[in-house]
Amino acid sequence: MSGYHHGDLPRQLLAHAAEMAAEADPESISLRELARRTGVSHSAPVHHFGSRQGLLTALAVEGFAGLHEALSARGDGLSELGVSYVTWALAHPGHYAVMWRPRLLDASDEELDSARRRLWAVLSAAIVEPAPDRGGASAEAYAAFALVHGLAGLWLAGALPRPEEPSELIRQITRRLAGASDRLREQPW
Amino acid sequence: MSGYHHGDLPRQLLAHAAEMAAEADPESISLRELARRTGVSHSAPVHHFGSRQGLLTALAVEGFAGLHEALSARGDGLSELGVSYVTWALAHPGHYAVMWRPRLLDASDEELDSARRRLWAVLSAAIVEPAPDRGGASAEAYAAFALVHGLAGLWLAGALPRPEEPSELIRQITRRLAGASDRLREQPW
DNA sequence: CGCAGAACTTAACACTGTCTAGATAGAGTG
DNA sequence: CACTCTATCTAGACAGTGTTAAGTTCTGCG
Repeated sequence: MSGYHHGDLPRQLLAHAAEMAAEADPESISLRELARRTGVSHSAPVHHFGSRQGLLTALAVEGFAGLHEALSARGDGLSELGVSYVTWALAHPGHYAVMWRPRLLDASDEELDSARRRLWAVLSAAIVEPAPDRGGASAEAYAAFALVHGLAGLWLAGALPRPEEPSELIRQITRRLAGASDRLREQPW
Repeated sequence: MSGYHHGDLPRQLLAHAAEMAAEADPESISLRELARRTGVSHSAPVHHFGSRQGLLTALAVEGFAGLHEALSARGDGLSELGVSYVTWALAHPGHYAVMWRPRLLDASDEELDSARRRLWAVLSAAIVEPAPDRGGASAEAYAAFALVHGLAGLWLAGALPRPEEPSELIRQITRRLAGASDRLREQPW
């Protein structure tokens, strides 16, 4: 307990950063406040992450990996995938708030790129597969992604009231869009 | 041209603020940089808007009014309303980026409240009307709003590639969701 | 043991938002 | 026309921020 060589400072910093982003916006993450919460000097965070942007990028990488893990487990239809997506976002507001805002992130970061790619693979496979007709596939993909992202964003921003147990509502919402596609697969719901 | 009594400083400040928010994020709006661009002292903006939050709130009010005007003109079906919604958002990125983020705004501002209410009235009328069956109405409303907001947000954030003329793609996307509702009204598309 | 390098601290810089006090100009009143 | 009143804007100061540079402390490896 010497002050130097903390052990796993990066992980602790990321955890506190996620907390701070969850409390308000990701822009409210202050490196100095973060250092204060973690009990280190104000420049310890920049030593590990290079800059504020680096910290946010690391947060996004963690987020992409977590969401990828949450989604790749389940494979029961597009609408259920949407439910899992939104549920994860609501459970990890600090991470999610940063993931789809590339202007906040370091575009040259390779970890970010590959983590995002891995998530993309799961999403696009689930979206394109049940709607294999060409032409409509792109619009279908945009619509599905926009729906879940918009729902998560509105709730996380506090722009819409959210029930304390939203999963059933999420299911109804995603089925509005995915119903047609899921039915194409002759999969009963 | 004396420096004092500029004339319509508030309007100019809002215009430049919208520019700055459009260039990056609304969080990148700096009152001092804004003052520099407008050619006034660093505390002129706070005199007019009270604080940074007040400036963003005024920007949101302007945005709600503009979007309200853009939407209340047209009444040809839910999917076309969605097209107009997203088109307006893409044309006014600085305003839109601030409108649905109440944490950035002054919740006690009455102008904000009424401007938002006016837009809500137009939106909910258009969404609820074509889907009058109870129970599904709420999910339908969430889905429609989430779809257009998510689409606008993803494009504005730069998270998804956007064609230079996106209106036809927007139309295809909104029809994915609104098709069923519009068809309920026996309205051909 | 000793030393190379990683982990962390301290100090400084320019920048930010906000507060206070002061200067200026235009409008309304006598 | 003179005079005050008030809104508009400026100037200065303060604490807080991200970043950079230099210094300190520890760990592990030869």
